Amino acid sequence: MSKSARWDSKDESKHLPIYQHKHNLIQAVKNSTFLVVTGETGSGKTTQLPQYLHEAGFCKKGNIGITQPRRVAAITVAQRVAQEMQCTLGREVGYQVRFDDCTSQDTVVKYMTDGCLLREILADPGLSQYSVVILDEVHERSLNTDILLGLLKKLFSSPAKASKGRSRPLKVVVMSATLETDKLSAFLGNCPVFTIPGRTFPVTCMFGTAVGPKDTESTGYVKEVVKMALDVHSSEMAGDILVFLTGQSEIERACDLLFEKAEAIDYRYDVQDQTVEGLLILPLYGSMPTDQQRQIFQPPPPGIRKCVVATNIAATSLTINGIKYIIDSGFVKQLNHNSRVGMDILEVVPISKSEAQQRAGRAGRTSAGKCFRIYTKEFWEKCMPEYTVPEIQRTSLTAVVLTLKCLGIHDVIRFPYLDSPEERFILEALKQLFQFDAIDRRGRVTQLGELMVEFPLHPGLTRAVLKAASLSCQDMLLPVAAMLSVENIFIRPGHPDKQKEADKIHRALAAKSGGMNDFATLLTVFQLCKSSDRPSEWCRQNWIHWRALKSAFSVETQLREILLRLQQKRDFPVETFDGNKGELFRQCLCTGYFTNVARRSVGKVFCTMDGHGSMVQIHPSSSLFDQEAELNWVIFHDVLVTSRVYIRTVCPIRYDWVKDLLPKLHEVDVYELSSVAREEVTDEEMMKWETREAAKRQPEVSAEDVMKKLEKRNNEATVSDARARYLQRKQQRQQNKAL
DNA sequence: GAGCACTGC
Repeated sequence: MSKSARWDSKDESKHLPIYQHKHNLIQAVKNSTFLVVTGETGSGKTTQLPQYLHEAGFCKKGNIGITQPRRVAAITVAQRVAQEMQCTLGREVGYQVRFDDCTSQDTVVKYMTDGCLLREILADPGLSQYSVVILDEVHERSLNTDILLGLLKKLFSSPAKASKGRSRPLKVVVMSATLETDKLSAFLGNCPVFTIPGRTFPVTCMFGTAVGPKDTESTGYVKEVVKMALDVHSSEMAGDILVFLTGQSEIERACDLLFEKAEAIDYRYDVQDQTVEGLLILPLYGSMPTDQQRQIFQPPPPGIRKCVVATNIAATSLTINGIKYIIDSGFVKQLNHNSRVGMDILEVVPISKSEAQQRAGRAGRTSAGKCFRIYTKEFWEKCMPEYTVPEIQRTSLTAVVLTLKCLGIHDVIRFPYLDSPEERFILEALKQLFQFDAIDRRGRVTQLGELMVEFPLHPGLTRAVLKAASLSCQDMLLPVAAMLSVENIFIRPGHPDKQKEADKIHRALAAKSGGMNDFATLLTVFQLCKSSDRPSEWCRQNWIHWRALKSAFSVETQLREILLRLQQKRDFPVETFDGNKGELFRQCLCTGYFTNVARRSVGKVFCTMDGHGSMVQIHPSSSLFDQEAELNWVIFHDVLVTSRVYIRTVCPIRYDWVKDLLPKLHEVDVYELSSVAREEVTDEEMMKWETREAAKRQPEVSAEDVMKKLEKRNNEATVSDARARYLQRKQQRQQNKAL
């Protein structure tokens, strides 16, 4: 890099809005333990503040750590700052994300993902190597950032811990867009708030007429969005369009419609001397091939207007330059955990007002823009919440609770959450951890739990991996665990002919592994691809996502390394297996999935044994779909609620294998666990409880009892709401089609 | 008889 180029980037940073506040900012950090910094995008806070603190000498006795919710952000910001500080990336300025550690002994300014810092805390709860920790993008309320906030707050509630092993107290800076800053400040002991003006252009927002308060489940918005895009194209000045929809199929349908309609337009509109001739239509969603995604960022040919039709991926993860017009459907697809039925349900819901503003803001990055909302003002007022429900309140907390417990936080209910999750979410997590033997009856982490927390996996999957390792058959389970923790690897194309072809090939792959076990199919795919000479070509031929499989390979390697490290410790469990060797794989799976057992009830319907007694069916993508014979007991990886309640990734088991485990699902008294969580039980009370528990187990709850109890129940009522909404949407879609 | 948004360790 030339000297002048260096000088330019340094000089440029002086024009950022944050520059004139440099001195005051440094003072503010010096003067208080916690500081909230707010500023809209473009203020320069993410790149400049760490540099100011570095200049002010904060790195002399510790490092500066900055967290980001996303990998790409951590990497690109670190690159930019290394450039501005005129050093090689990985020396003074570095970054650390999963699978990619670009730091060294010299690193003093470290960008990382929030998940990485959480892992570091597990090894060093006092964060002794840091002098300043900066949490960035806190307004996004990612699960890990929320946990970090609570942990840092708690660290200072016992000053001894906070100053342990350090000569100078830790400073914490929390950076957020200008939302809810009062709440953040109050949470952190009424700490000072520092506001930096942003540098964005005004965006004019307009409401539409298509979606009103009664249309919260409507999908008529696809047609409306298309109409709006064409309106913009024919009547607005030059500038690209970004459309927000909820998913792949919707996007493809919208693009098809746009193609049809756009062809009918007589190009040559003169809009204030700007000739708009054509429209370039580009879909954008996460599972799209990366090279296809790249096209989105190329500027359109002269005289052509670009119209990107995207999922929420374009709201935060990707920034497209040149966007001047936003068309907002007002909906998003969101995964919500339902603790009442113990399932995750993916559903289409209205976005929050803050999310709508975020979407609109995407039009004002380079010049003034316009945002067309297809919903009415009334919909905005009545149907859209102020803020998006934070992830911590709509996700399964099993892994998080185990992490907290391993950090010595036993009272997970009264942990300082910025927004507390519902108590039943926490109770459900405690119950599951108890069932996996990760915690004991008093809520203390067991030896097994200490091992489990090391794995970046769902605890059940970890449990199965550890069981396999103790029986020396980890080679079967590690690939499966990896395959289940990456995105879906099977491609199912939209065209009916190709769909048939893909299905046929996938069935053949299942047959190669015995044809009766979806977990085994995953193992087979993993092995076949890995041993192939040209793995990417193999994937293309077999309708497998190469990108997904590649990440499964790296996950498997990482899991293997973690396991090896743990096995070198002394107390790693070793067991012997005296059953049928051919059943070893499935029995290991049962150890992790006995919470996901279902028994055939009537015909195709199975009944879950998890205490909810949900009625489920095997998903048609499973190799067990339509297999009638000898299939009375199954375990499954997950549940999908659409037209029916489906279980996916299924494996037949023998009742004998789970017979002794099933009662464990029902002997836990969650309310007792909750008192344990609160640490309100004295030893005396505990004794009483243990006796009572012992009495309860006498006569022991048998698996048969559990079955009888569950046979009587029917969950139709509990999942019917989600299902009814789905059917309603489907009906509406068909009506729209007919029109 | 099939409807998976987006992150992260």
